[in-house]
This record gives sequence, structure tokens and C-alpha cells, in this order.
Amino acid sequence: MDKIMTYEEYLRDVKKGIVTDLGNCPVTPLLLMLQGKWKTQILYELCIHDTVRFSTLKKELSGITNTMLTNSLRELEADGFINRVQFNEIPPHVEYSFTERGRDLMPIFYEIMVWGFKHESDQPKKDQPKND
Amino acid sequence: MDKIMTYEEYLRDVKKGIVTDLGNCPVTPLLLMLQGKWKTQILYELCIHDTVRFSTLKKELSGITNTMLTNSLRELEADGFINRVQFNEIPPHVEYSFTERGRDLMPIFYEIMVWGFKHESDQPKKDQPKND
DNA sequence: CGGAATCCACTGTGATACTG
DNA sequence: CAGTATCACAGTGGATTCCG
Repeated sequence: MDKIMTYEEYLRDVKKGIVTDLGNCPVTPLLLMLQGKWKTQILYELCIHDTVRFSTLKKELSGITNTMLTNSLRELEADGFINRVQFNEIPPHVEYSFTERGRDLMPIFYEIMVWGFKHESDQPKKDQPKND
Repeated sequence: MDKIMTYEEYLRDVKKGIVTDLGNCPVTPLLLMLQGKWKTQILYELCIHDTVRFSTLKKELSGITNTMLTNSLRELEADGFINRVQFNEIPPHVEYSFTERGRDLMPIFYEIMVWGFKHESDQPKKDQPKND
């Protein structure tokens, strides 16, 4: 694909059979990378803090364990979203920051935020709260 | 929030303490709703087919089981993304389609697609394939 | 300080068989 | 046709302890 089209243009081409070698949802791969309970929250902290340390994340994401924080950070790093810089001073510390690939998620997050504000009131009740 | 700002404007306000009542990532809630292996693929089929039947989904999403398809559809319906219309003819069938809430995901998917095309080549290898 | 290692509970996913 | 019911399994999430 040479030029960026809209999603609906893209889908129209898919329907017409012009795009056949994909065969699958172009949205899925990224969203699979962002799955898990903590990934997006870590990225959010990265947005706020520019660079952030392990201990800061641990403090901000209340409830997260060392294990999960480590795993999530490792996966985000492996997927190329964040950088990990280790400072071997005393006391040692580590700083995490966005890669360009990660920072380019911003427009997506912006659209999600817009969607969220538009639809925050129409969230259907998946289970009615019982009035006790 | 009265007017839509950019995500970075929003984050700047968060940093300044103007937005304090949120306290959490505005991106996370939606992405949690879209988690799972099949959700986005189902939505993708909905994009292509406008309305789509259970059996069509079953055929297109090769590998999905009745259980997972049913569960995913139920959750997408509960989250307000899709409509379910049942036709009690002979033979009976069911048609799924987007709600407005679901269709409004399009701009998000578009941004994800743009991101995907920009970064499709810089995907780092998370594990080197061993040449056996 | 920033993890790693281990163990464990839970739940997401899947295969199979059956039903209105 | 469009599911439901059950069971099995694997991966995720979590608590605790220990290490460089």
C-alpha cells in the first residue's frame, strides 16, 4: 500500500478484493501487543513522566507486583515501545522512556480519548447494580 | 471537560494537576473491553460485512470455537458495540451489526492502521528464530 | 534499587458433544 | 442455525522470597 487511505476506504478495498494478501484485521496485531492488565497504564505513566523509574511505576500503579511490572516492561521493551536505560551508580536505578514507535501511539490514544468522552455516558449496564 | 483537546494537551493538564479526578489512564477502559483473541477480528468482519451471521463469522474466523464466538459476541453486545437481531424463521438465523458506539471505533482503528503501516518494518524481533 | 525465581489461583481459550 | 454444557489445558496475574 503506497498511500494512507481512510479505514473505510481500506475496508472498501478489502470488500472489493483489492486487498487480499492481508486476510486479517489490521487492528488486531497492535491490540494484541497491548493486552494485559497493566500495559496501557504503564504507557500512560510514561506519557506523564517522560522518563520514569521502576520504583515510581511501582508506586503509581498501585496493586502491581514486581513480577507483573517486570514482565510488562520487558514485553513493552521487546515490542519496541519503550527504552530501558540502566544507571549503575550507587544507588543504581533504571529509567524507562518512549521510543519513537511508542510515542507514535499518541494519535491512537487521542482517538480513544475522544471516543471515551463521547461515549462515557452511554456505557450500557452489563449487570444491573442491585439496590440493597 | 468541555472541549476536545489533543492527547498531549490533556496530558499536560494532567501534569499541571488540572485534571485530577481521573487518576487513571483514559485509554485503558476501552482496550480492556477489546481484549481477548477474537474481539477485534469480529469487529473487523462487521466492518466488511455490515451485518453478519453467526455461521459466517464461524467460517471467516477460522479456528474459533462456538464457545469463544458466543462469548465474544455476548461481551461485545454487553459492552454496547454490536446489535444482535434474531430471526425466528425457518431456518432461524441471527444477524449482528454495529451500534453507533461500535461504529465510532472507526477513527481509532484508522489511527491504528496508520500506525501499523508506518511501523510495520520496524517490528523488533522478540526472539530470534533458530535455524534448525 | 530493580529485579529474578518460585509457587499458586484464576480465567481465558479450546475440544467435544448435545439442544431448541 | 445458533447456540449451550462440560471438561481440559495453558497462560496470565499475584504473593512471597531471595539476589547482584
